[in-house]
Amino acid sequence: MGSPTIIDLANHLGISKTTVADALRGSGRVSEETRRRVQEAARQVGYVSNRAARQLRGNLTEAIALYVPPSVRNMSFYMPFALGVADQAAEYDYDLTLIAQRPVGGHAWASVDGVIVVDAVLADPVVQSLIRHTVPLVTAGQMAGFPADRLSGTIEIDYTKMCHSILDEMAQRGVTHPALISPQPADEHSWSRQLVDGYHDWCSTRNVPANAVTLPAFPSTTELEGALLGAVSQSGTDAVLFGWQDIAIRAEAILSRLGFQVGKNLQLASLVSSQENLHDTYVAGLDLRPYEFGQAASRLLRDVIENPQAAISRRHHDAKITFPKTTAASAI
Amino acid sequence: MGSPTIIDLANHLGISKTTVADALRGSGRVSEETRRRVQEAARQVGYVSNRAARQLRGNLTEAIALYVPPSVRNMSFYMPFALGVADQAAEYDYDLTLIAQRPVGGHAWASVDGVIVVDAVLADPVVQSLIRHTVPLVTAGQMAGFPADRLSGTIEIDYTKMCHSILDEMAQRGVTHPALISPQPADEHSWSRQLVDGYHDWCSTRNVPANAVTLPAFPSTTELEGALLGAVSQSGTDAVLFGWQDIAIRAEAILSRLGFQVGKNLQLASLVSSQENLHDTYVAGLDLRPYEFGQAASRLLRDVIENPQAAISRRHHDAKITFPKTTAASAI
DNA sequence: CCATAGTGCCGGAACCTTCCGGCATGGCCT
DNA sequence: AGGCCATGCCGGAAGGTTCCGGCACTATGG
Repeated sequence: MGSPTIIDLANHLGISKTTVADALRGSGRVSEETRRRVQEAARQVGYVSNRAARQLRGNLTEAIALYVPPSVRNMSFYMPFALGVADQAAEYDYDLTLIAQRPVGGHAWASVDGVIVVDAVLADPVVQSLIRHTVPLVTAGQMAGFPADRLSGTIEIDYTKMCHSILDEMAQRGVTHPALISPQPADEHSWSRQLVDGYHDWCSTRNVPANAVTLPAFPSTTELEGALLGAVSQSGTDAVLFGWQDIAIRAEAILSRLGFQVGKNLQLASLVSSQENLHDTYVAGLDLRPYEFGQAASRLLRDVIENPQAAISRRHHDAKITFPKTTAASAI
Repeated sequence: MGSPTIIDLANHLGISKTTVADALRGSGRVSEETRRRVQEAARQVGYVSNRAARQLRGNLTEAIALYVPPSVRNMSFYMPFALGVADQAAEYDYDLTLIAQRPVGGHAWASVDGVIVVDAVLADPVVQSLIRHTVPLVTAGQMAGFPADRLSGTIEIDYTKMCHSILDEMAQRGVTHPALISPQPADEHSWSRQLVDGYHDWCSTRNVPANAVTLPAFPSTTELEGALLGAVSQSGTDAVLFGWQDIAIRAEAILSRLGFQVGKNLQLASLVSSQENLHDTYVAGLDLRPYEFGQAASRLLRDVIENPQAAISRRHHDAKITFPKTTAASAI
């Protein structure tokens, strides 16, 4: 027996199933009176329209999928991103399914209305397999070499702009010679490279000597210390911008061990996946707002699904700058 | 005209849809010869069985859902956990859908075969709403006060055992007086409390004075420094165990600033969501293996779905201990 | 008073799969 | 030869929804 159907409702009210359906979804011609009665009855018995039947009939799935590549698995950025996607999708009555490494039932992603791929590389077999399908596909974060005819939209963070914003902001606070410490770019899509470009760009417009160092993504404390010493040894260096949040926090401790007064004679700033992760340190944050990023990606995909034949749509997501111990904060 | 159906296949082969269906899913009676022909043809045209139709007919959804409460959003633990769930679910041909804060279509989670709730508290409105539904429900991580009749299974990390294991291991390496620094337990399910219990338990069996400090989850550097000084000031303290990974890494730097030789006269260890996150520090890790945890939770739910009337099943997930700079590592 | 349009409601088909019962055919046993 | 079973295949119904076309009835305009 299971949950009540539209037919149960119709029998109960002594009207036809068509009328019930029309009343509930606002289609067809139904008198206001009948509509009210039907809606009331539906609420009473807790009627919920059978999803599978709707899908079967309508030939759509009311679901989107998200692919997070395994390589970025344990970065804290992606969970809030995913939840942002899910929450926004729910707003549109879409479910979010997480794409696994191996296809479900031999061919999982045939059964969604669209796919979001975040920070993946083209070589990823899952990405390859997604490309071969025909559902609308949106990437979050840059993905070099993506075949244009299979891409429906992109949303990314404008690292150049972001870099300029935070460095300008720091300059206004007295910084003259910021250094950059960033992770070695692992693959072709890497934001790390864009960050470095943005930094050099800023340095040249400001006519300041560039001082950029790269490090392995997971440096030992000795390595980190070495890089820090290298960066601050350059004459005049009065600030360091970091590419990852956890490194920045470690650096704060190391630098104060080395005698620097972080926040006073040395300013620190870092990309962060959430302001909270900076704890209560003296590090300025460039909050990437992953949750909102996810929401925006979800909106983009939705727009693409609604309007499939439109041109590829490119959007940007804005980070948010926060300085510690002051109320100064501005969105770029 | 979308993708080919079983009927297209039947027409094409000049046989009945029933035979095609039987051939593909191994039911009914079909000659080996026919089965081969059908399978070959299916592969040729890229036939994929319509999910909605299967669901409608079979009254099941082939999907499970995961709820990650927003409060833990930006801990790096949960993404690998979720991916573990998804990958394992895929193994069983289940999709994983991420539960949003707000119900999809007014009543999302009616359309899954089971739900995993991870580290949530009973008071969470989404949890409340999930409880009201009748799908099998499994919790990962302890959830106090959960109505037993609505719970189908639990999998959690045995913090007491884990605590003993790592402390024993450290003791074998010469540690005699370990201190504990853990986050203030935020809610009733908190692993943090279990960790403290495990620690005290170990201390009393070993007859060692307990030396446990709690800190806010996101302490400032000053707070952290204060706590560290407090902990190591106790006479004989030669090791510190931490409840969160990022704190441990910060602490390493702070402690060496304070003149301690981490890894030599002071040992550090920490719970981590992944070994990788410890970078290459001198901190020993208690890797919670979130990906494998997710897989195990997925397996548990699957077992529960297959066997609904069984008694509540309780399982444990094992962490893995790793010491830096040595090859010594053992699973507990 | 007839033609026309509008309103409120309804039956039936379609979406694609699974599954139950049934129908030939052919072989075996007695 | 007659009964029985196994084999290979098939038709039809069901599952819950949406949507097209249609029917009866009322109101309006000429």
